[in-house]
Amino acid sequence: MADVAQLAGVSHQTVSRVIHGSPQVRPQTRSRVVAAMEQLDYRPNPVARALVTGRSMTLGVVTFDTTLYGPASTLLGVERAAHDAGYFVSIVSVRSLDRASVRSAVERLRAQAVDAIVLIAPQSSAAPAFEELPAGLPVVAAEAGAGDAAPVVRVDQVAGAAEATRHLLDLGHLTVWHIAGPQDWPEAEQRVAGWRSALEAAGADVPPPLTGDWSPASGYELGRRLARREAVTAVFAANDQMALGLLRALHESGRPVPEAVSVVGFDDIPEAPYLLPPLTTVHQDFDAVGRRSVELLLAQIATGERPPSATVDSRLVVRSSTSAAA
Amino acid sequence: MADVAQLAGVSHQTVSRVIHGSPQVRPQTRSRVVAAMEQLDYRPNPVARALVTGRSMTLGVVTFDTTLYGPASTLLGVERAAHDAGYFVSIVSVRSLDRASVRSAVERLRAQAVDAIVLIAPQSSAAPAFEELPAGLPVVAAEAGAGDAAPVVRVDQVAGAAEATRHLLDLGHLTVWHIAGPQDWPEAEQRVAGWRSALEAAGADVPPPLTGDWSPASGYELGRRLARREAVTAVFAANDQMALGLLRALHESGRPVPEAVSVVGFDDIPEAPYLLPPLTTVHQDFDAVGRRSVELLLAQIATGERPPSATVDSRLVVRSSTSAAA
DNA sequence: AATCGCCATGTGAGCGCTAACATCCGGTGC
DNA sequence: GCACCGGATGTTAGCGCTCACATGGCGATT
Repeated sequence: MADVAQLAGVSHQTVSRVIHGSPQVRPQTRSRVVAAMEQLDYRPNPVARALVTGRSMTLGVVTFDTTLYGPASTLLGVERAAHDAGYFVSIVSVRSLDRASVRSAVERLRAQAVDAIVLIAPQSSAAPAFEELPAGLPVVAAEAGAGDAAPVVRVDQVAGAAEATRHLLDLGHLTVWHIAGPQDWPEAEQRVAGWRSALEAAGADVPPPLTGDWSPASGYELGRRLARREAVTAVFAANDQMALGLLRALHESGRPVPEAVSVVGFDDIPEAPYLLPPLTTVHQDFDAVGRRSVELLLAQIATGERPPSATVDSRLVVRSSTSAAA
Repeated sequence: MADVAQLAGVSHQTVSRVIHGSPQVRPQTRSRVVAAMEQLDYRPNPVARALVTGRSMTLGVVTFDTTLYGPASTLLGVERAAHDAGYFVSIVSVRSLDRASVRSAVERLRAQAVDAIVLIAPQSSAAPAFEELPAGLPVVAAEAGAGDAAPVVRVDQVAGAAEATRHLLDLGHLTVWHIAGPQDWPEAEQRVAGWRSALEAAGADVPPPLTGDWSPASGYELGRRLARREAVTAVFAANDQMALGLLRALHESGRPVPEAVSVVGFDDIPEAPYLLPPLTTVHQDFDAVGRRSVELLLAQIATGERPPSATVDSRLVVRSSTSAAA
């Protein structure tokens, strides 16, 4: 920077002003400085800047398993939004969402002097960690059931599940069975709640939900049980992976989908349109969750006030795994 | 730091020595300093350290689409390995792998003062960008066909494809058809090469490969074409997603898998064991690719020498989509 | 013509840390 | 008893930048 200043015949402060686009610089001076910067291939040192400003222009992301479609997409949304806002993104992945892991991940990020943190923590086991977040550091929980400790951005699971259930009811099915996700996942609970409320609103029976673990294997296992019951004509699976296993179980049991049994999933993974049959499912806009999270964080950085939680809409995508009841 | 020094009755330099575990500190002094650090909840400022050392302890990752299983898993592997080595991970995602995008992503990371970069760039269009990487900054290309501009870490696609093809040949199929990935993906080309060499080594006919775009839709499309040909009894799809579409096309065409046609995929996505039928496929250890990439980078940082490229083994996983020829 | 005020620029300090060198101390050798 | 040594500690000088304030020049105001 000193070299640039010298070459342009100005002080280092003027160079700094040019970098920041300050209006207090004569165009002529500015162009001289710009020329000097180019000639020397000068680029400002962000580390030095961060040292003095105390802001690193970096957002931290704590993520669980970036291999899962949801977290991976959310991460991507966060990165894009951060990028557009001129922020860098630093990630720390944790192997499990227990309190200690989340806490140490946050500590790591804090040590790295990030300006704000997005927690992608879709498990209630992470909730205790939210209670002990460092004060003063803006945090948003994405896809999480965070209690009230931090603002949350999430897809409206209840509405999505209710819409899926209503869709099946509208097709003439007397009731809808549910393969739920693990109980320590708020998303799973909210989907159960949406399913139950739609059933109750329609005056339909509420069969006991079966609980899986999100995996195709569990969907398959529970699907075999459901396939044995003749009365089952409509099933709402809490995610597409379990729906995948369910589809297989129904197929093997000689109960064609959608002729004998209608199936709705949740997530709309990229494979969903190509399953056998193409899966009717609830689309979640994870990218929007990521973007929205960043918006909240930037607002908090700007105003210092804790932003309210936000909800992103879900949308039922009807394909071929559902049809009218016999 | 000054506060800690004062509280412990030493100089800031001694505090620094304690932080670095220098042996030049008396145990008694050390414990006094440690106590002071705890009492004040002191944590070193990494930004200040980076400013003076010139090293940020951060690895940059340029990634294409973190939603895809391969890149997402590789990213995870990188993060874990970096974490274990005490490095932070900063990511920049690019919307497309053209030269300009990759270049600007690298610039961004460089501006952020990362110590090294992993490029997850599985497309040949990224290759030109490799030629103009800043000198002196350690770079490793993961899953890439980078020419010779940077060390590459990748799964041995050729061997994997050959193994898949041999598996089908060994089952008695006269030849094996291939649904290839897009031509500008080195991985796709290498899989074609492996498939071709296995066929030639066995003296089998080499049918013209069909080219898809990795998507289930393209696998479905090409699958419908293959289903019409009675002679087709074995197909090797260049990835599991296309295999998924292929499975659907064969099913709809009344050609049962594996009875009429055997299918092998590539990648071993988490859904593979739960497709109908469970998919025989080539497993890629993306996590290992990520870890290996970090190892090479750390070696380069330590020694200053450019490390050699590395290859990670693939492994055929036989499930139920393949069986002996009729 | 003297005063004011504003725009353009410069100066100095310091962010929190590390590297290099300086200093102090008790113990050793002769 | 004195020079000498090496381990433990302190001192000083930046790293590259921004912030707060100081300065100087010139047109507008009276």
